[in-house]
Amino acid sequence: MIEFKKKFYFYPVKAEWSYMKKAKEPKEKDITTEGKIKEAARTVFHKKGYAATRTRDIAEEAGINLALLNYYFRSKEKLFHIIMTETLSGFMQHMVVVLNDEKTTLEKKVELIAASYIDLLLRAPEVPVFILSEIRNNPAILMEKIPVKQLMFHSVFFKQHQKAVTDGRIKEPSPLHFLMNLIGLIVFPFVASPMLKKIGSIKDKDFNQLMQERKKLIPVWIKAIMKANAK
Amino acid sequence: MIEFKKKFYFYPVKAEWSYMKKAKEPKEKDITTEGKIKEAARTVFHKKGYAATRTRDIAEEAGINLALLNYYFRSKEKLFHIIMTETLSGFMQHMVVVLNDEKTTLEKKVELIAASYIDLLLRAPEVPVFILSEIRNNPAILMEKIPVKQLMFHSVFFKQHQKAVTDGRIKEPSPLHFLMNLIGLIVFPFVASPMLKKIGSIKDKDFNQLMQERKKLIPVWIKAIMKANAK
DNA sequence: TCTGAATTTAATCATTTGATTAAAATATTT
DNA sequence: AAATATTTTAATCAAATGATTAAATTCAGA
Repeated sequence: MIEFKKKFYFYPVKAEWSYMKKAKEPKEKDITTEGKIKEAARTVFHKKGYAATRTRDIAEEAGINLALLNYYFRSKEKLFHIIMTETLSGFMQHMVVVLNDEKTTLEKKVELIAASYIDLLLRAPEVPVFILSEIRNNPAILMEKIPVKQLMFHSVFFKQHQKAVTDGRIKEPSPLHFLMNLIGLIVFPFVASPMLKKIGSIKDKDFNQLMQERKKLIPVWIKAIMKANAK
Repeated sequence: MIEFKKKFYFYPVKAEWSYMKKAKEPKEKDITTEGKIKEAARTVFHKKGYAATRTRDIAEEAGINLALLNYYFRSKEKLFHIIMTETLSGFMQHMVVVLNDEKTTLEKKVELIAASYIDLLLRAPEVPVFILSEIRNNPAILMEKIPVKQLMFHSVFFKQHQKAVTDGRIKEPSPLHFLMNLIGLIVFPFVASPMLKKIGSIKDKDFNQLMQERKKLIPVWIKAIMKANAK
């Protein structure tokens, strides 16, 4: 902390530094320099990942001088941390809200999650690979920020699932299989889309069409899976 | 090409340079220096990806001098290319063979693929994220090496799927949905495993257990999906 | 064992890259 | 308008990193 002061005493004092700020919602059409840098960082980090990203890439994408990036965000790492936190929480938020809704049934939750996530992913298709590959390099990122564990096991979803199992409406008792299947069916096409587009020679428009179909199909498939009996 | 000669005229002439060699199967317990470097490169690249990997990391992992790496493989990029090619073809091979078997039914193919891929992934769980994140940075890698497209659309699997659709045994006509579902159900838990292990506080042993269960469950679920009707 | 080829090493280079500095330009306040 | 604070720039630094060189060592065959 002393080092902090020593290192930056020559900088002007500002009420609220970017790297101290709480993450805030990105959709404010921020045209301040700081906002431009953050948007550029989001774009480049999401596309290339932390290690392959050069701070110069971000500066160029933002149309600013490289020094400005360090002026506003102190370091590549701090800037990345902000982007990662926002990306992760943005991605989890939907899920957690839906999973904890008291009013909706399990079946309805599946419909809501499928539709809202597919829409979300169509807008930001690079996000899943970004998250998964960055977590590989630093699994601690997760723990650090999000208390997903209790949100999951104390969720309304979890209780509804247990109930459905005891009622016999779901044959496979593990909620983890259920979640893996649901999220997998939703997310996997997006992480595999570069392969799909090559292998299946799918154009972007066709891919979108397929994903639109899956909004309806996944809930149907999940219901079929629920009833399926392995024995 | 002239530059090539000029740059390396001082190197001893060798019959077959590593970077010229065809990819060969990795399981030969290669204890030559060249083999050690390749094994180390595979380990480090798979774990950290191209951009985050330092050639010094590979050298250290292999227990050799950094210069040796360049002596045997010319450059980081060439070494990476070898690893990527081997990894990709190793990953596709299983699939292509099974999909083109004349003797097995569609249902049997699903069982075979689920079981063999889950076993494969339990041995090399980092491979899917490695492939997917590297393809993101360079989608051309795929095209370059593997003629998957025709292998897919002229496969026995593809014809069997079409037949099953016209026979009414499969409700959703798109073979792409079928493949996305199958591969997604198999692969997704592995790419998401760091999250699962945090969120679900799953130990490695529990994860293995879950994956063993999925060998049996996925074929059952896929059959249920086949019968499920959206209308 | 001798000789040339193959392998390995230590030292070093050149470039890239994240970060910093000090000064210039711009905006804000008095 | 003058003074002060904030933002932006160009120049530069230091460390990291991929690559190269030349010399030393080991190995294979005559």
